[in-house]
Amino acid sequence: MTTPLPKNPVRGSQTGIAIMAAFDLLGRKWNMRILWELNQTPLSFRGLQEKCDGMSPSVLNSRIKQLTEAKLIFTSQDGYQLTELGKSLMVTLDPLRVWSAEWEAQLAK
Amino acid sequence: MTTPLPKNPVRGSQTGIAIMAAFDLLGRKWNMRILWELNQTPLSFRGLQEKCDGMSPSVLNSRIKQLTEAKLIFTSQDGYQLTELGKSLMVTLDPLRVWSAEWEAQLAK
DNA sequence: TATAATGCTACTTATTTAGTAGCAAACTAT
DNA sequence: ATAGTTTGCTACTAAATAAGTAGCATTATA
Repeated sequence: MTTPLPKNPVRGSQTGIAIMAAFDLLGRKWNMRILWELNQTPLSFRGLQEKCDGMSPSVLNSRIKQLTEAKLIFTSQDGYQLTELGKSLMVTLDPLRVWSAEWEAQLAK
Repeated sequence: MTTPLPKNPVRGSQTGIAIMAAFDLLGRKWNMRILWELNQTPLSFRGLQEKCDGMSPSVLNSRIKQLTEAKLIFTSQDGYQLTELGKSLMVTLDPLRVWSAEWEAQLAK
C-alpha cells in the first residue's frame, strides 16, 4: 500500500492534485480518527489502539507509517504526536465538528 | 454495508459521536471525491464515474445510496447534486484546498 | 530478577473495492 | 416506427484492504 502524497505533475498547474492526494490519504479508514485522537494528546501504540476502538495492530502500524511519511505525525518520547503540519490540518478540519452537529440535527428531523 | 450516521446514544452527551460518523462516512473511498465533483456541477451516473477516474459502477452505486441516505446528495433532473447540507459540508472542507497546497510545499522541501 | 507493559510482526479470515459484462428503459436520429 | 445510442443501473468474480489473533523481543517496573 503506497502512501498518497501530492505530486508536481505540471509545475504551475497542480491545482486540485494536492487535494486529491489529501482525499485519498484521509479517505482511508482510521486516518482521520488517528489524527483526531493525536490532536487531543500524544499516545503510545497501544494507547492509540485503545482510543480507536481496538483497531487491529497491523492496520494501525501501516497507518503510522503512512502518516509519518506524509509528515503529519512523528514518534517522540511521549509517543506518537502531530507535527506542525498535522496540527494545521486539524485546525482546518476543526469546523467539521460544528458541521457534524448540524448534520445530526438535520437528520433527526 | 451500512451507512454511518450520527446517533443519539445519550442525549446531551453526543459530543464527538457525530464527527466520528462523519469520519467514518468521509473515510470511505470515493465519498469525499464524489462530493467534491458534485460541488463543481451536477453529474449523471456515468458522468460522475468518468470524473472519478472510471470508478467501478458497483461502488459508485453503493456510494450514491449512502450519500443519499445521509442527505448529502439527491437525484434531480440534472443528475445527482448536493443538498444544502452537502453544500455546507463542502464549504467547511474548502480550507482543505489551501492546506493541501501548503502540505505539498512542505513535503517538497 | 521476575513481571508486566510496549511496539511491533506474521499469519489467516472477513470485508471492501475494482473490473467486466450486460440488460432494461429512456432518448435520438432516420 | 424503429434502429441505434446513451443512461442507470445489477450481477458476478477478482483483487486489495482491513480485522482478528497469536506471539515475540525489548524496555520499563516491582
